Amino acid sequence: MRGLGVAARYEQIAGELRVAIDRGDYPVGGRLPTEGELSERYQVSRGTVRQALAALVAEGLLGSRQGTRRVVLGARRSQSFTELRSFAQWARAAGHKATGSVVETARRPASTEDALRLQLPTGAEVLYVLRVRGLDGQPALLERTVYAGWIADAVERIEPDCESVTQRLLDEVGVVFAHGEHVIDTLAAGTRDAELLGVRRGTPLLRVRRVTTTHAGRPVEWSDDRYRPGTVTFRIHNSIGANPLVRQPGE
Amino acid sequence: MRGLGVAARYEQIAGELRVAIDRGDYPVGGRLPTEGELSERYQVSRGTVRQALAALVAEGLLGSRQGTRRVVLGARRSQSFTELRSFAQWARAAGHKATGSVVETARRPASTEDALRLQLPTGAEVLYVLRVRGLDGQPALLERTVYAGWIADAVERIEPDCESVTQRLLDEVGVVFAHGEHVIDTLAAGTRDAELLGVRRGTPLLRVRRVTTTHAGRPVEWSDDRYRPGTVTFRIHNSIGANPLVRQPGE
DNA sequence: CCAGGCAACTTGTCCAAACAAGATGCCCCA
DNA sequence: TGGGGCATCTTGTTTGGACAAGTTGCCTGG
Repeated sequence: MRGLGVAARYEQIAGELRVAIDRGDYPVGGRLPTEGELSERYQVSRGTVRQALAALVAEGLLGSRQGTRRVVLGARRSQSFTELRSFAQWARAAGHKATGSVVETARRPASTEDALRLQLPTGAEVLYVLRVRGLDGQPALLERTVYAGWIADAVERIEPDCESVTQRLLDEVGVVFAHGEHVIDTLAAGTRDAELLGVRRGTPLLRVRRVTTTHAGRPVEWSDDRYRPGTVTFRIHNSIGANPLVRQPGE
Repeated sequence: MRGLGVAARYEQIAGELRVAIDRGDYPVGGRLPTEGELSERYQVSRGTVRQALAALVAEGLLGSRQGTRRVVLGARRSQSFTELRSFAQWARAAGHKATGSVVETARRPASTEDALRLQLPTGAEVLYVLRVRGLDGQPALLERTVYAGWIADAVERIEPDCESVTQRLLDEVGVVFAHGEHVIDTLAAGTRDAELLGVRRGTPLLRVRRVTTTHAGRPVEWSDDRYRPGTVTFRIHNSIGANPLVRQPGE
């Protein structure tokens, strides 16, 4: 039905609508055409149109409500999952210049915390990497990442300035990063943190702890990222009933 | 097809599966029955089962991948951002006791920032409320909320110790809080903040700025919430498919 | 014994159709 | 003039069917 690399029809339609909204064809606050009109325009069934629209609703681009046409809520909001994982890719996409240097790297037995988060037996080998990352020339982020042992070899083989670690791991080991669980809080910079980020001790830092897993829920890495205040913020969009629903299927 | 207050069939099924997973019927790491089995068990079509499963995948409870049965990723992820809930509702659901007191309230003309966030003309009247909220007896949160003028009367009629302002506004004015946009960063406690929260000046605070809108994208209120460190963290689940969390450059 | 390929299984995509239910404006009647 | 009710429009829910595409294990041939 679909050739290689060709997105599903509903993805194409979602993409076209995204572009049209960005371009202003459907102004913010305005209303989208009805499902019927769209399905005729794109020559697909109403179900396929609904899949496309459901994706945009999940992104927060559209508001949806039974009885009236969908509302355009705003311009593009969502980034790809990859962009959230990769600081370098995110920065480039946002038009900033990212720098980065590895401060420390070590193979070591998993601590209790490592074992817990990566679902490994205590003492299993893990790869620890400490990086300082900069944004537009200023240190912005301290990144402590722990990779599970079964992927450590592949990670070490990758050159440090590789743009997309994700892509490389997919190509070489076939690992897909599919889920991320993020916990956000704040803490005061300790001596080491302060030194590496070039701030005073006690400066508030934004901390994001993240566990990334495969499709099957197998943890691949976990990371403790500490952001210098003012450099980066996080944004969350939610809505009641914004589930990326898949319609029209059947048995 | 559905009586009043009766959820859609796929919602019911999603609910039953959620409970079953919590109960351990489908152990974490294990696999769910096939769509076919579930559709037979619940006597619905495969499409309806798929809608239920899609909701659980979006919540991060399940992993999904073409070709194999769905994987149970974890038990209920409490307090994520997937639901749009007030502090009081959240606290109660999490088994904590929330307290709250209004420190200050005023009607005033909209500042530039108010006007921008609430999409009002500068100078339009808004209602400003400063609350201190506690969790299990300790001050946890400083909440500065600005309500749009068109809803200010209804808000003022609500008694200060009302548990859920959200619910009351729905009942009385029919206003639905449908979308939330949250921006998270950190800052040091100022003199006033420190005093009200009972912490030392300079303590790192987690700040969440939030704009809540109706279905149609009309802003209802915006709020600047500052959390005492250690009392609350935020958890967000992302996946290829649904990215409620994004990163953005600071100012 | 191992590798390649095939078959069975399972999820993903798409279509066509029907009815339920919320929203909205218009018209008519009091 | 004002309000209630109805017609109409639009999205929400559900069904049934068909085929594509990814996964996995078995089985066969070298």
